[in-house]
Amino acid sequence: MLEDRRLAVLRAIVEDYVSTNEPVGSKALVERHRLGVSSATIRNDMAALEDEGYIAQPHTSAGRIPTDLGYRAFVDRLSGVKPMSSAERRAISSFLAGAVDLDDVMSRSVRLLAQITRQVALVQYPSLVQSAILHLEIVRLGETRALLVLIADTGRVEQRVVDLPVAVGDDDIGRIRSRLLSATAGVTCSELGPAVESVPSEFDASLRPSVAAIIATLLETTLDTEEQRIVLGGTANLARYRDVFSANLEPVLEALEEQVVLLRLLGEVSAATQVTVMIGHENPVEDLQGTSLVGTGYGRGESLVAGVGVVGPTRMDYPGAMAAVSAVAQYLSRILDEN
Amino acid sequence: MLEDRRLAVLRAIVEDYVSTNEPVGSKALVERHRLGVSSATIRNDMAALEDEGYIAQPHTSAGRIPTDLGYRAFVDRLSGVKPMSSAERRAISSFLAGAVDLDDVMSRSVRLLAQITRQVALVQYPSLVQSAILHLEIVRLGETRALLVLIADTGRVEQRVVDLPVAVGDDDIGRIRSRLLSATAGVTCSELGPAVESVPSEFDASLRPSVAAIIATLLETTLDTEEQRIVLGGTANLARYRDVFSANLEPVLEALEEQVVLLRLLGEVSAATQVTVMIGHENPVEDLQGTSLVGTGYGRGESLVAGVGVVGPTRMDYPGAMAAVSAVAQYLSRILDEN
DNA sequence: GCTGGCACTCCTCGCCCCCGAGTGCCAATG
DNA sequence: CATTGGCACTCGGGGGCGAGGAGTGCCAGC
Repeated sequence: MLEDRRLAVLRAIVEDYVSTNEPVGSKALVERHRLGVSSATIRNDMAALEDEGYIAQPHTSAGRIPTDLGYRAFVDRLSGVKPMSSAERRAISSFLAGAVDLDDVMSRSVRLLAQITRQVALVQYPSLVQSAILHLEIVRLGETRALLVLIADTGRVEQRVVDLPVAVGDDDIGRIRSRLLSATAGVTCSELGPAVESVPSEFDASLRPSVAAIIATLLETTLDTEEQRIVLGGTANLARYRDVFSANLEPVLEALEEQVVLLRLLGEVSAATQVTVMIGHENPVEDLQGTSLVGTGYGRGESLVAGVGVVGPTRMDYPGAMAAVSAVAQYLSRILDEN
Repeated sequence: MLEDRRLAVLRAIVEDYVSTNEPVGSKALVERHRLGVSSATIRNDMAALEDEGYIAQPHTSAGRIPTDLGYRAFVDRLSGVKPMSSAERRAISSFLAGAVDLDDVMSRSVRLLAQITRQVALVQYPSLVQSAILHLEIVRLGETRALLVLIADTGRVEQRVVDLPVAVGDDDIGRIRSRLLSATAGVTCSELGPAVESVPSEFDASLRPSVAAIIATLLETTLDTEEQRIVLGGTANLARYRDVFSANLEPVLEALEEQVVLLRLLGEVSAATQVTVMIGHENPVEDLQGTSLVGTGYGRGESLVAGVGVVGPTRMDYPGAMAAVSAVAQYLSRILDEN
């Protein structure tokens, strides 16, 4: 009973603080929530919660604000995922359905998520490593240059310029193309190496270096450290929390411009189908330890191919963000399934 | 002589204000620049400059700051383009040379430009309308779905999913593909319509709707309002000018997230090879009228295919920004020429 | 264990006043 | 007539001060 009430108090503090952005005091708490006890009792509970590290005072004689640990407890034990209204779900669905290609799906998703959550949104392109090759194209750009275009079954299209060691004619390019096509069609990118290994040896010695160069580029394109792409949107929303980031919006914006950083972020949360939350200092990126990350993985059926999430101040509407992230991830998964 | 000195004073005010971000007074001016006259004289000149609208005082008993008109005069009449050091040019060149494809060129350029100017950088993809088709690919995704991939001679690769009205077999797709390929190879996108007009009629009645659907998508992809893409970078740099944008960083960030807005911006400056500057209120986008835009067009030889530029506070190092924008545009043009 | 009461803390806000940078004007000068 | 030194004036910024008030911790009583 006592424990229950303490948790209820913590929840109330988190909710009030998130909505008002002001330290919440015992009196206001008693007024806004039907806790059934006096403010003095709440004060005792608050003192206990503070001892346990869930809340803190910015200064004596101010109300309490949740600590990272407090938010953590709130997320883990107090908040269900707020279900989205069916109208919202329909809006998401119809907005994403209008997309004309994968790029469009990604950019629509990120805009949508940013708009719903009013936070910064991240959406990762489906990983090539997890995809199979649907088609390969080699287009001759000149005597010694060709453009390699790779189309994955997730709808992803990657291009790469290949510098050929010797001049290669149009018909030779055609032969290389159809041979590579047959060798790779349907092959998962991660297993590409063995699948094409023996291909150069099938060609004349004079063509072999060129074929090898093309294959090298192909493998490079599907290398897992290189191939990841993340789109970002809604950075304007950060500016609305100037108070939180006080003077230093800059490092946060800078961190968000680094692909590597974004990958690290989404890497942490995209391994599971359930929504994962990283709060404040739990965040692996130093410059973002004043922010929280709500994210999850998405993919076709059981295999997750990428992540999606939002970044915002620790003072965030977690249930809402979790619901939105989860919904968008579901729709992304569905779209991938349809292909 | 008198006129000359007044202009020198204006230049000094602009330079000092840009570097210190503080209203500049007559005394400081006399100390920092060898103007050869007393502060009282400068005061007279300043009063005249103020009458003419080139400078203003934030409040009585403060120094002067340049107005938009003042910056305009500075840019038009007082500042040459600051030449970049050869080390800088080499840095740019080597940084861009490492790019593996057009996407990479674009993202490297925007990062580079943002870094050099310490402003927000914009780089537009080469316009499809101005490009010729190098290759077309149609990949079957399912009974009634195909992926259309368009490769332009600028290195641009665009993809689009086509929903086919009826099921089409693999070999039919192949036939459509090779016919479209021959009809479009080398054709400029803007002239695509006439080039493919008669193609559907060459096919059986059963295939005709599908061919028409593919062609419709192709034309849609190259529609000039749809096909433009702009990449943005260095938004973190905006946060460093919090003082300028005082409370309202948000609308600026929001405006910069809108493709349409960015297109309008670059559209204004990308029509010429020389660098164009739009200062403050000259800016066509309302939310950006507190900012300046420095931009130019780039392209192959004489035909400009896209724009590049930076956005920053009106209090900006114009000579430096102009030099950087111009240099990056030149390198982009050169890279396009090489293809 | 809960409650009302109470003393205490300390932040916030408004107020005032001083300081000084910077100005405009004026009379003198070459 | 442009330039200059001198001078009075303006006004924003910052520091100090004090009242107000929200919120706390503690205690004694139930």
